Amino acid sequence: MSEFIKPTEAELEILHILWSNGPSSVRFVNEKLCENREVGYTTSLKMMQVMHDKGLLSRDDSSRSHVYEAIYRQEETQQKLLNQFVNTTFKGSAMQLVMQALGNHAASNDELAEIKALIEKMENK
Amino acid sequence: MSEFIKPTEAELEILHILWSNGPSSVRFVNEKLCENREVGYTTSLKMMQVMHDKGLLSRDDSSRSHVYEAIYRQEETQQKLLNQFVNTTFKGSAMQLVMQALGNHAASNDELAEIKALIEKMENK
DNA sequence: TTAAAAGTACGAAAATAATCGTACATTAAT
DNA sequence: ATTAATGTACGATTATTTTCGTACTTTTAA
Repeated sequence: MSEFIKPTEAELEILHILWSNGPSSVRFVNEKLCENREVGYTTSLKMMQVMHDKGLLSRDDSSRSHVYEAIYRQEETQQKLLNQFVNTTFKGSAMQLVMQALGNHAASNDELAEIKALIEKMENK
Repeated sequence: MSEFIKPTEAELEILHILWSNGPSSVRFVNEKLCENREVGYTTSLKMMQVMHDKGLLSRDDSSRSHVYEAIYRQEETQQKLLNQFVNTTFKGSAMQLVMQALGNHAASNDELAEIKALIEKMENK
């Protein structure tokens, strides 16, 4: 039973950068982070070192500038965070969450059709 | 612009108890918490005092045993937490969240029908 | 009427998360 | 060859969250 290591909010920001851009150096990640807010270089470095220790990132240190990569896929991580969120905030009622999410975010007809298709598929099994 | 005070996970547990049971004493909340895990009485007390300071709970201290109550309604709080969660974990894509939530939690036909009804209503406007 | 029980107040410790400074090593440019 | 630039390592600090001990007060029951 491999234990799910819940990334913190700051760690999640780094994961998003790695998921979008693939394996990256600390320098690159730090620059991306700085597009939103001031982050010291060594802060990003330490952060990623901690994430490596936690088993969230793998590291290629064959060249001087180490290259980090997310170990777990985006969908997998989001799924687990979603489960936790449903449990803590919605007491396990995923349907309640879906209704609220649907009701409060504008959706295009295409998107709605997509959801309807998914529902049909679920009904037929 | 009233600022949203994000309750922590432990605070959320207390909020759920107050939402379900209405205004309650520290003793009552502590006993509910202890149904899941060991929590010292003064821990619950301090927690609720902090939440009162933060503006999450109101307090009636007219009798010796103070009675606390959630200031914000459950739906309102869940909505705001959901928005934050969508932004941090799903980069703002509520549809992606809905699809994942639907795809990974079993739903009864009644529930699916309910969602379909909501979608129809959204399409017609 | 006094001792136990039940309550609040509040400082502080423990745990976790986030930030950064400083030391030191390697590479690149002058 | 020196110096500036760029990199890692890592201890320490700050902030936040969670937990609890101790002091003190009020109520209740023996």
